[in-house]
Amino acid sequence: MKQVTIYDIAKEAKVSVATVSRVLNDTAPVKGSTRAKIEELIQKYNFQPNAMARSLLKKETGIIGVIVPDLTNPFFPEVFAGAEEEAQQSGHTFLLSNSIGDYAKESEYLSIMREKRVDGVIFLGGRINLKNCDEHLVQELVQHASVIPTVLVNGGLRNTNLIRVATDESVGTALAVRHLIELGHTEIGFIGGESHMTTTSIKLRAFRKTMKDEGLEIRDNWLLPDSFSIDSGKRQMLKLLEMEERPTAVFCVNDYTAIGAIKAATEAGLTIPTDMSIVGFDDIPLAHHFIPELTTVSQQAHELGRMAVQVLKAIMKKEKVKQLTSLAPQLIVRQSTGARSGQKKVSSN
Amino acid sequence: MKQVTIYDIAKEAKVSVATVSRVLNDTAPVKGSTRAKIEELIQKYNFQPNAMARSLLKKETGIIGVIVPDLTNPFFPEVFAGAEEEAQQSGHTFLLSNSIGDYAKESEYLSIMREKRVDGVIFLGGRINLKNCDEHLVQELVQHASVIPTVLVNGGLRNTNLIRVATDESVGTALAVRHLIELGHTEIGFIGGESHMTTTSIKLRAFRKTMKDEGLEIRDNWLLPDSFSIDSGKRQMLKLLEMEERPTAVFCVNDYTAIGAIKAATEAGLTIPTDMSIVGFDDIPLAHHFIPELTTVSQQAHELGRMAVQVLKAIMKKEKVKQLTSLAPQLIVRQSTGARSGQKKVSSN
DNA sequence: GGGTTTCATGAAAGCCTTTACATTCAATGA
DNA sequence: TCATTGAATGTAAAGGCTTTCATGAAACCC
Repeated sequence: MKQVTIYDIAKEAKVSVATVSRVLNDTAPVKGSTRAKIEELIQKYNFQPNAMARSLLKKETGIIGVIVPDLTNPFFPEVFAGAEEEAQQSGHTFLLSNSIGDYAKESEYLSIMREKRVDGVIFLGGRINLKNCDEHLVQELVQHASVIPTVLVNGGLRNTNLIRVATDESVGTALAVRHLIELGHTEIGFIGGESHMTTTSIKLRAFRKTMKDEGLEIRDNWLLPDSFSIDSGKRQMLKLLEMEERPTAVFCVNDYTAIGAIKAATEAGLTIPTDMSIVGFDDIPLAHHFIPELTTVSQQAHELGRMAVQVLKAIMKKEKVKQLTSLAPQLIVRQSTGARSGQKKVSSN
Repeated sequence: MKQVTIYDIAKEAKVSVATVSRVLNDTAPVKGSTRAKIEELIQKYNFQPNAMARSLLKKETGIIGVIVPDLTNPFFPEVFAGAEEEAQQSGHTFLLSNSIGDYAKESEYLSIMREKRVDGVIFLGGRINLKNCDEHLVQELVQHASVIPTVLVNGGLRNTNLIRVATDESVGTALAVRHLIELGHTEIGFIGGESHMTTTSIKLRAFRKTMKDEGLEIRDNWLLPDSFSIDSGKRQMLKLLEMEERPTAVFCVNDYTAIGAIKAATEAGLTIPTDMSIVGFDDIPLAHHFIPELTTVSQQAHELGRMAVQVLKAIMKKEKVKQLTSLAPQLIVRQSTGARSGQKKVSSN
């Protein structure tokens, strides 16, 4: 069934396409009777102007491209929801791609998005390496950003000045580690995160710094990066449990690994937090419902998404934007952390 | 910075745009030296042909529109991932929208997708009512489907013959309920699901039928639809716990409500499954990691997504497709269900 | 009542590709 | 040697819209 065009409408209404366009966009006065006639026909044929043709002319598509590492991790849908909320007001829609941390795919998607002339791109999730980074992708991204407004969310790139919106993960990590220390823990481990990812290296660095600042020893064999999945949390906790000496508390790079760690520890017969304290990061919706409820660092995922779109829109309007918009994380104390056993809880006031 | 066009390339290479187009699409032989020259220029300017212009001509965009009720429920990202996998092969990308079960939004998104001339639409998640349905949306959807290839995933619509891909939720529900019965339970409740949604009504009907077939009594005040969130599971479990008589087992419409139910029961001092058995639906990744691990019905979310795209592609190619592609669900027995207390477990062989 | 606005509309160019058709030129075959 | 073929390339239309410019008609002012 052939799509009806503005010409068909114009013809049947015995007016020119210009007039139809005018009622469509309400861009100039049209006589009441003419307008009525045209509107009736639009209704009749259920006519929808071809966005392709319009975009071709206006050089804007109303589409924002989003590249996400793993939609399966609840943190990202949350960010996406925030982004969507903000985008709605301006009528933007999202072209979404899951890169699963695969550089080739990220590259490919970036390319598709340029072809499709999206109005802007949001690159989510710290999948951009700080070091060891794939030079090719980086260059591509930088070059790309010079053509299409781009914002990085929770990802950074040394030596580039790409616009970013990010949680201050350093502060968040410090918050979590200090919380453990205040509970009396001195032997603390670190679990999860691919070590060449921005987010991991930021957290690891902050972890080290906080420990050092507090005068605590860092045991290298308790530093166990892996990936961001639940299973990786399990895996590394298992490793920890096999050691002769093990920490009394663990910082996990995200809630998924924290859940995995708790699961493994529980299965091994430990009670959380009595036998071991575990803190996560992100505050995914489930953190609050897991048993035990997760102590974690909230990233305000929703807000992060909103901000990303807000900043992106600003760039599109050629407004001046800060290179980095930083969101403050917040420690959420729940049930998975407790005083170091054999030691009474340090009061916090 | 003005985007470079095929004209710019042609001009600098001293050939016509047709020739450039030919090397771009490899659609006709081009002399080696000419090709080299053109390719060099494409490289130099990092030229990407404008997909908009191409689509306008070819009448296909390579975009599939996806409408999801709630991306925040882990089931949907899983489906999406499957869809993406299948779409990748044919180079399709996704325009994703979260409707949050809001009819106005669904309608709006549908409209946007038509404007954007997506090649097809996947409508996810049983948000289409069987009864009490918003006539307007239904008509719109049906009409829409006559213009753009459309597939409904886990949603049905009485009196329409829209193409569907769905888990057999009736069978799944029966599987779960029979499992409870085999464990010795005779007093079984039903929690969650908005009652005007397809998925809820299918499950509720199957629940009733199975109970009846097995000669068990259905207590209306143990039938507690609500929504699909964790909180709704909590809420309804709380209600159940306040009753004088309460069931010994509960079927939940999805894993999220099951998790909520378990949480509430646990907080109230019950032990799952000793004091109460709870079964979910979906088998989200977390089901396997929750404590206790969730007994649930697997929907093969990933496969569902793949199938949806497969069927959609078939429709696009004008191939004949079945009106309903049904996927078999599978009962996954884990830790949240057990023999009715005070009664020994019924052996299953 | 003639000049100036304002309103309502039309004609046509332009956005960037692809592609059907036309053209040129060299090689092939009888 | 001349017609035929095939390769390499060019020309121009089409795809569906927006928008500038132009025009005619009606309304306004003094």
